[in-house]
Amino acid sequence: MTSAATINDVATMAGVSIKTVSRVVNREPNVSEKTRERVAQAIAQLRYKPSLAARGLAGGRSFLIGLLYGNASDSFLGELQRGILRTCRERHYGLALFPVAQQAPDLEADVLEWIRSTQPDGIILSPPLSDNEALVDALLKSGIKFISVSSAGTGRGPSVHIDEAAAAQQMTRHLIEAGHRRLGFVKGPADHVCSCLRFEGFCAALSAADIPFDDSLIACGDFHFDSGVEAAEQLLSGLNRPTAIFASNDDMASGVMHVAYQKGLTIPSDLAVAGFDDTPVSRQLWPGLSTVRQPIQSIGQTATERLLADISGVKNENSGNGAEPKYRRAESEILPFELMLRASTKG
Amino acid sequence: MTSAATINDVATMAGVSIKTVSRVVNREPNVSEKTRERVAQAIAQLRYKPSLAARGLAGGRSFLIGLLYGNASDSFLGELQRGILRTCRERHYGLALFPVAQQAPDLEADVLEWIRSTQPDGIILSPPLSDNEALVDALLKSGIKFISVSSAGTGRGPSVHIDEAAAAQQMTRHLIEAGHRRLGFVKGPADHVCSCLRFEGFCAALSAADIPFDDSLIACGDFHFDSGVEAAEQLLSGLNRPTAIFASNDDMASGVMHVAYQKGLTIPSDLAVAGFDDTPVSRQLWPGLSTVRQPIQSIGQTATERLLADISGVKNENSGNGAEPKYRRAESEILPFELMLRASTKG
DNA sequence: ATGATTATTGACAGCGCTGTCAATGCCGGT
DNA sequence: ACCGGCATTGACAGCGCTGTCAATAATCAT
Repeated sequence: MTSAATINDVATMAGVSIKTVSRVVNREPNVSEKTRERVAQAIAQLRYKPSLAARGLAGGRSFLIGLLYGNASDSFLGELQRGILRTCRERHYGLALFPVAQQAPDLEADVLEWIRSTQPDGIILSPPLSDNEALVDALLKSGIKFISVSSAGTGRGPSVHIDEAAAAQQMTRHLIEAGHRRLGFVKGPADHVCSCLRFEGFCAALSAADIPFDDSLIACGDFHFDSGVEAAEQLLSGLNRPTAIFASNDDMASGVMHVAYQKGLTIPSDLAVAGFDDTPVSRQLWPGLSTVRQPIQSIGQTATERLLADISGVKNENSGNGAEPKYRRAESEILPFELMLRASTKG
Repeated sequence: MTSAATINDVATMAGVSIKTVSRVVNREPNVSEKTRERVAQAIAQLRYKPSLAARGLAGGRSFLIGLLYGNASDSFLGELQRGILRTCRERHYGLALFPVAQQAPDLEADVLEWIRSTQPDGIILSPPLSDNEALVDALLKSGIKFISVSSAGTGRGPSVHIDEAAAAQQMTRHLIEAGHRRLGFVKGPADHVCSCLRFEGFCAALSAADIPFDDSLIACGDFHFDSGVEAAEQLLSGLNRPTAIFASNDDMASGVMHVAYQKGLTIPSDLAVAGFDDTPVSRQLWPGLSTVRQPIQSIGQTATERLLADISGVKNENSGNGAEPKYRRAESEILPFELMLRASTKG
């Protein structure tokens, strides 16, 4: 049996040189279809996996991509990692995690230091880090390739995300169509771009339905359960309480539901509740929470693919003229969302 | 300014061979104090950081530890990763993730291949992989260091976990003390050792309280929400329904609560519900779910520390006699759990 | 058919480091 | 002074892979 299949074994088996195997592994051009096929077969048969260390040493790359994240929720991170890892695995890349303390004063320095020591070939930025201008600036200046997920960020640098505003607007319209006129909204933290977009979508739906905006129906939260509780206590304490509350994420929505129960309200007949993110908890709550589903796994996958393309693009790029390297386009890719309508809004 | 200071630069600067620099970097013996000092200074001055890739290639070590996991829940993995990363970071180790398809027929081969290509210096096994005898055997035979978390596994190989049986027993006792006599139980998947232990704890508490065991009050699940729903439908459909249900994890407990609501039962007055794991959802449910909290982060941290100790232990170990290498002790460390009593059992 | 291109392939030299082993310097004992 | 023995050091050969570049095969224009 022996555990080690090296590039040599593959080359021997396929009857080619190791360099050709290397070409196949790296998807390089100029390999005939026939040869590629033969090599691919040998690779599969020997279950050959290239050694990251050797590739890194020889190629000057680390074959590592870094994932930077703050205090995002576990389910978000889990899904995201799944998506990223799927692409990483098929492209033989490794993933290096870097959880940062968002509130660290020298966040950029921390990140830069980590980049220097880990040497990832590219970086994926998860929210809210993608919204941190100083960080994005530092990254841009350092020249490292990066991409933001699930947030358009400040517009500089590429990203993969959904149309948050449209999603929020659509969910709000759903509420309005169910007959609600007094709609409460729980905002997310102000420094998240997506918080703002979700709020904008909410407002847009309101004005589209000619419902006047009522400031007393807006509360602020920080995306955590407890803040949802506080927000709901505020929104539901007045006499003229809303008949529906749209919280800008599921955790806060579950907080709203908690308070509703405490106050003896029945969901959805006394109060409809909607969330955002389709975290697992939204199914587990009673009644099931209507929410917006982002394809987080696909987002991670797509972002990784684009990042890797960007990385390998560099190689073929500098072969051309000696002109100034053109500034990388800050293209962003928008993936579709989906409304998950459950019992919490079915009134 | 140039970015890269290699071992050569350091060697030149210190006026020694690169091998000596290597010795200093690796804290190897047999370097005179004077030389060591000189080299250390050069290293500091040049801000030299050894290349992980090169060290890995040449030395067979990677300064990476691997985390193997199956379809564990995101919150579990998130917590675990946090704990592991904390230790990793301070010891300058990296973390490589390897999500495996549990049902893959050639799981061991997959894992071995991954080990070969990634070359982690040690591996952390999260449940239920730690319970997979074939896998543990393969790992044992391959000689790689590993440690299981949150599961005693099959008893071979070290592990860090809580006393699952005692925890389940204590939670059951809590239910009994609240006056319940007809206690339902939702088992986890049979191939998880911890499922069995939790069930054993439940049974032990029953017999300690002289409550006869009633097979019709036991249902089987697979740790997922839907299976909790099914189990509850089964348990709550009979005439003589239980007054309390203890599900062996939180997700299934939330399924039980769902069914209870559907049937118009009030929790906890009509039915008390308890879970296991203290996942975030247990707080968010209404009413709050009583559950058992494992210190997952600490488990991850402790496991990593022990794994690293084990790894560095090897180097100094084989310097001794030429006798047979003694079989590594399968020491396991038991961390304390905590009962989180919330409203779902407060009758 | 012939030379000119272009596509395909392989030989070879490292990447930065560590393991091995031989070389050197230094100690005490006689 | 001479020798064994140990502490210290360096020369050298890779680790498994990629980049470079030259060699060969295939294709095209004339």
